[in-house]
Amino acid sequence: MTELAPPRGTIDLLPPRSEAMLGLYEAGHELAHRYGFRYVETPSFEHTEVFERTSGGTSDIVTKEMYTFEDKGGRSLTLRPEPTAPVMRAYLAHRHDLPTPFKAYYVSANWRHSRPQAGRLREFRQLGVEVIGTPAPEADVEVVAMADRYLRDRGLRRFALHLNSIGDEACRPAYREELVAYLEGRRDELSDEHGDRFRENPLRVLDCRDEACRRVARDAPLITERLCEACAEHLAAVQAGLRAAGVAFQPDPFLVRGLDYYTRTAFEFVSEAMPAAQSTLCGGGRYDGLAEVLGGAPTPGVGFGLGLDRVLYAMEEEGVELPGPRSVDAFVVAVGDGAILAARGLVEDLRRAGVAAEASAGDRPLKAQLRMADRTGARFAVIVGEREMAEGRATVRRLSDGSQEAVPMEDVPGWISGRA
RNA sequence: GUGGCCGUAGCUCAACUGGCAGAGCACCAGGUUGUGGUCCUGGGGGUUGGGGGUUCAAGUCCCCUCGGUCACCCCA
Repeated sequence: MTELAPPRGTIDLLPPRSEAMLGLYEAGHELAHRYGFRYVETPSFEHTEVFERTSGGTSDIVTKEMYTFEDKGGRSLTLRPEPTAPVMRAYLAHRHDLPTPFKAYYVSANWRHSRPQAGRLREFRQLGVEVIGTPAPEADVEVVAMADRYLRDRGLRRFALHLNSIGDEACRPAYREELVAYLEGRRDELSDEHGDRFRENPLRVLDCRDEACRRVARDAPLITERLCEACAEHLAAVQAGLRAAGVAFQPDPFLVRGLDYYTRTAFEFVSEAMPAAQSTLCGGGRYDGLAEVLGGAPTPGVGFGLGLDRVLYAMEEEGVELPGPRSVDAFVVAVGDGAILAARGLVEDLRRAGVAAEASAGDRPLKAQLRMADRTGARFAVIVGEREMAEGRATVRRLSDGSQEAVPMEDVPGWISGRA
């Protein structure tokens, strides 16, 4: 049993859950198209430096969560722990062939070696978008609006959008100093493990759930009151745009982001239906500093990552109807060995005519075959036996009510496609 | 990576203070000769996550390990 189980933190997605996930993928493709995003794929692994440089050397991702390995040429490679840096890398490598701004989206897996729990996997699937090449607040609005639309269209209601700005190089350093000074003054109120953290990243104290941290954070200077002119205007424009777009949000001056390359806009969609530790359905923001860290020309960008495993989990928690399996229209049943080939010909005719059809192997009793037909959810069972072959007409049975009629073999595909 | 709780059939669970591993659902087959979803009858399924220990005897107690889960860290 253990040896057949998938590796820790990974899951086998099987029907019907796999089909629900497929529905999430398809909805993502459809919506991204509706918002004018273009599909991209980047490699599942990158040179390790791509993530080391962009995520920040002290970040959790780099220090303990990366799946890093050496290839046979001695290169250090890492399984993509987050998608934004690779997409930016790819953009910088090919920007002369791409439109500006470049609106990219992807549906792909990421890998992080953290301790797994429900909604927190080592291999997890994400729908993400990036608008690269424009600092305009409209881009931020577009990105946030699409994430909101995606979650709402899935039927989710119990979530909130938290929005903040974390400033930029013009105003964040001064704010950071002020915050550090403030925290130093109240250092003794924080426990050791939490108190030490602000040296690494003082902003982190603000969104900490620890009781003492929250008390200290409550009176801390707020970034939103220290933003430079440009950042303040940007934030105001994003908020105005969201209101115009009909997207409800909640200003949250305590929201910060973990990765170093974020600037200005930061946002999170948080589910109220899930345990706190896995409640972030979608996170994103602006990363105007990322391109330079990668060694490229200054290139602004904004995007989000939306956790599909968590969305599926949240849908289950909220009791929302999941995308279901698409059942076939017809299930062909062969009665007796003599009918197996006729049934085979018929099922292929149906498929050629565009009808989703299945046939049983014909090696089981009629009763069992009809049971199979029932379980596939097919609308019609097409019965082919010696009688039918003698008459040249198949028995088409409507599974919803058991009514049935004889249809000439060659007319069956047309008969069913006309009713499917 | 740190800590708590949990691990019995495919699923949900039962088995008094150690004493022969069970039920429901699901699955399969029958209920006469070609008709599913209801009903009745029967059947297959388990190294009680794995390994070691204590004991006459371990699903039950102890240790290790694997996995799940919750919290922390962090985030999707």
